[in-house]
Amino acid sequence: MALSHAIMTALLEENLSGYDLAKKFDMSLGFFWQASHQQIYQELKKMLERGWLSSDTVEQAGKPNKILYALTGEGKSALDNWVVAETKARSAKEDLYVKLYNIGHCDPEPLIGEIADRQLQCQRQLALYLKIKERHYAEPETLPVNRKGIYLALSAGIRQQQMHIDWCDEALELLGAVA
Amino acid sequence: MALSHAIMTALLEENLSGYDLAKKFDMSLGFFWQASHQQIYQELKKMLERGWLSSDTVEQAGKPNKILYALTGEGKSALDNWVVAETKARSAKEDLYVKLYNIGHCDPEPLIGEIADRQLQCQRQLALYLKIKERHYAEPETLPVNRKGIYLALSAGIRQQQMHIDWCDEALELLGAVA
DNA sequence: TTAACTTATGCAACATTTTGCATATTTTGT
DNA sequence: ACAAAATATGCAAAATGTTGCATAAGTTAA
Repeated sequence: MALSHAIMTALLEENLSGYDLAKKFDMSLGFFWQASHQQIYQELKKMLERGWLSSDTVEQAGKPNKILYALTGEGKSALDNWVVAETKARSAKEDLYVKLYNIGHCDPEPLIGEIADRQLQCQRQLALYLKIKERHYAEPETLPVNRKGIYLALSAGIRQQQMHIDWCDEALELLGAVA
Repeated sequence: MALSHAIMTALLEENLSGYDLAKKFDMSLGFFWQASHQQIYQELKKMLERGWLSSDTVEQAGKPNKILYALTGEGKSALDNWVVAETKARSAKEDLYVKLYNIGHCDPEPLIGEIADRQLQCQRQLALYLKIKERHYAEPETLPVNRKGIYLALSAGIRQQQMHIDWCDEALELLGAVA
């Protein structure tokens, strides 16, 4: 299990529709776990069958109806079990590093370009994270426990981006892209 | 495509059997792309059909026969195309960060324990990487291009581990696991 | 009024990955 | 002589994830 647990985590504090979840997975939670709306709708259906969620169709004025999902007691138990269980560290699966092994065997220019692009993306993402930190998590020690958890995830994101930006610097310099 | 390209990358410098590849994916290349032997054997078969690899059965004294695979011209072209093409950045899919969102809603102790364990694992992995760096990549600027690529992958691994260790420090302190 | 966009849900086909098992030979330790 | 471990390859089923398509209602702006 995996996506199901991320969905239940999102439902801890509020009930959401598939559409809401898809949006949430495009930010915040989605910084660390991406999922398409197709995947989410499919998973929601399975979770209903398993009894982990309950659903409630809500008619909306001025918008199509939506189906709100809520975590059941059974779902909460399954979630707790997962949180407590050991997670085997996932393989990184970073294409870029595998590509680097090829650099003596093909034209290095496109690869250098890709590293430069990647650095820009990271810088943008980092700026976003830093803004969120500044606004909502400026003083982590004073936060309630649940917000501390979210702050730590954010902090990991910040460190991750910063590290990658630094690595790109090293790579571009070593590969001669910087004079 | 993905695993197939990692396999072809491994075959750039030497011909290998499925078993050899499985071992290689447990170290070096496998630091950035993990694959089980089942997956590798299946993929090798597909790649043979596609014409990306050629195979040669080798009888061995004192060991079961093995099938050595070699990259074909067609395979090399496919690999070159992949290296040059843009890779969309993969989602991180880090369970640990998703779990953190749950920390206000369940017993935090097991999670703190998992972070501490993770830190130890990272420290071990870091020590290994540093040893490899010291032995084979002490002076990156003087390396030939293809070794520079491998060095950069290693450097990314080192930075990754170091970053994660630092983050674990922050997390353990904020969650009160350190007095 | 018509096109483009947002909200909202879903199917089907395909690709990828994981898990568990099955087989066989040879080497090494007891 | 026997058990365990390493070498070597593979199938089948299930879980997961991606891609492309389909549908529908309501909103906004030219």
